[in-house]
Amino acid sequence: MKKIPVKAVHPEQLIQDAVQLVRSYPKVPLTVDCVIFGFEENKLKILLIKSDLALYKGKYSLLGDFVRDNEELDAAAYRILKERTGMDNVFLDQVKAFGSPARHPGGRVITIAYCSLLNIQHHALKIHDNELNWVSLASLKEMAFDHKEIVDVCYQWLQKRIQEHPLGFNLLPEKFSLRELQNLYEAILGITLDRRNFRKKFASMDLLIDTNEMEQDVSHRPGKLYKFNFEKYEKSKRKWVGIDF
Amino acid sequence: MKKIPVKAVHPEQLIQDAVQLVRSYPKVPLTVDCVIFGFEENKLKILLIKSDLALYKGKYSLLGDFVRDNEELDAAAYRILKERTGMDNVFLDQVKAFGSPARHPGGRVITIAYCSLLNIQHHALKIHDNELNWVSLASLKEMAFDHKEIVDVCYQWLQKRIQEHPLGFNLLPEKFSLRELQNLYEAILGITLDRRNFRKKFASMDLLIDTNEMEQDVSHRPGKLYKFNFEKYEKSKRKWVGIDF
DNA sequence: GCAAAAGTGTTGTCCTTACACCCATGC
DNA sequence: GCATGGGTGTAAGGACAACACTTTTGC
Repeated sequence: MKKIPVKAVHPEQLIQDAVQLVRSYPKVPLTVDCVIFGFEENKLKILLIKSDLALYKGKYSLLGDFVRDNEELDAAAYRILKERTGMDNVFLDQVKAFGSPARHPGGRVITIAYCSLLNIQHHALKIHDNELNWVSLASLKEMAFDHKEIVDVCYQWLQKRIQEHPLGFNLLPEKFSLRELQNLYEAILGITLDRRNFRKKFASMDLLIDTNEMEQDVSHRPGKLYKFNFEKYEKSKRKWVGIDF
Repeated sequence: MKKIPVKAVHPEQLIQDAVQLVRSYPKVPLTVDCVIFGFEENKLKILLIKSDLALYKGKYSLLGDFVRDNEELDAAAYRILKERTGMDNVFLDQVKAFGSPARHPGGRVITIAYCSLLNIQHHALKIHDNELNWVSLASLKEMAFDHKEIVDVCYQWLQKRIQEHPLGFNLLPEKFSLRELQNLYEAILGITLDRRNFRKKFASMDLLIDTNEMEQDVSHRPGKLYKFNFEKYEKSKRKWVGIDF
């Protein structure tokens, strides 16, 4: 390794006052927006409100809020989930930051998009301010701000992630049939899957617990109900699996 | 679908003045930090400077800067790359936002981490302020701020991405031997690969162009030199490839 | 008994892995 | 001629994809 003459950092050039340095930076408003996925009627849905900005009257908007002073980003996202759905202990993951200068009509606002997956049945919505409701992803066209773009990015993120990790179980009831599970995968990936191969796949993973219960109130032969074995699934990262460009 | 009584958004409640709304949000300083990967001497390296904060004297720091007013996040990252390396048209991807309240000693600063891959040979570093230099990832222990955590996240991101997309070519010279390519993958993934299978794999992908040139100045049988066929690689997203938990 | 979905195995193909020998060049 | 890495093929095993019939339940 050849030595290159460098301009070193001399002690007298060091910045002593970090607070003053940070004070000199431009500041921007920072928000968190949650893309909350649910699954109902064999459709992937998102929890949305109607925008309360006159400019976006009638348009759907993500659940978001500004990040408070001294609040972790993740904590802000969990707070929004808790405030809106009453749930904690839900799946949550940061997806991407959006910061186009013109993405908000009120001036520049940076937002960090979070994805959350939750089971619609597990709780009735307690609050219905701003027409909070589950909206089918397929029917979702226009949205306020750049929220449609954020939803698209999160949906692609979900499609990818669900093939690598068993996220889907967060969207289902504790006990579910294999048909429900397959419907979920088909809805998220937008494809149809072979039933036998699908069942074989999950059987071979050995991550489903047979509850010895059956579906109730179905107008056909009832299927077995399973639980996901969260304990057994202690993440095993994949190694060299080839390059699937 | 059952109808639920909702608190609707009434026209008189709509917010007319978006600017005023945004003005009421708390504001935070926003920076971009670039994790710039390079490959040299069969080692994965990162382009770093020495921190100029007295608190972190002698410690390595990522290349970062605050995001300017009306500057896109991506643009800020490209600007930093350009200022520090003189290069544009390099690979760049947003990885994650870091926003712990205490991550910066001067007060809360949000940073968006970007990953960049570039070929060390393609340019000599023009500027050596703050001892700008390539540092081997393996030897990197302590860093200023939470930059080690950021590096770790970006490295994991790289390991994953390089198995799904042909990113590695950004780290190599335009013309390279298969051995160099394999060394790169082995260095990034931290594993050894079977030479025959590795070559078969890339041969079957049919994305390498034989330049009909050979290595020069090697003390053994010279290998063929290839170029990556960027044109042919118009991304083909993978479909249902099973669930590899 | 009919509709609707549950449940179940086999086969062919492809991909991945493991593995060993000769070749070209510099010294 | 020796050291170093270049270059090549094959066989076995595992994963995936395609495919049809019988069973159970509600009505």
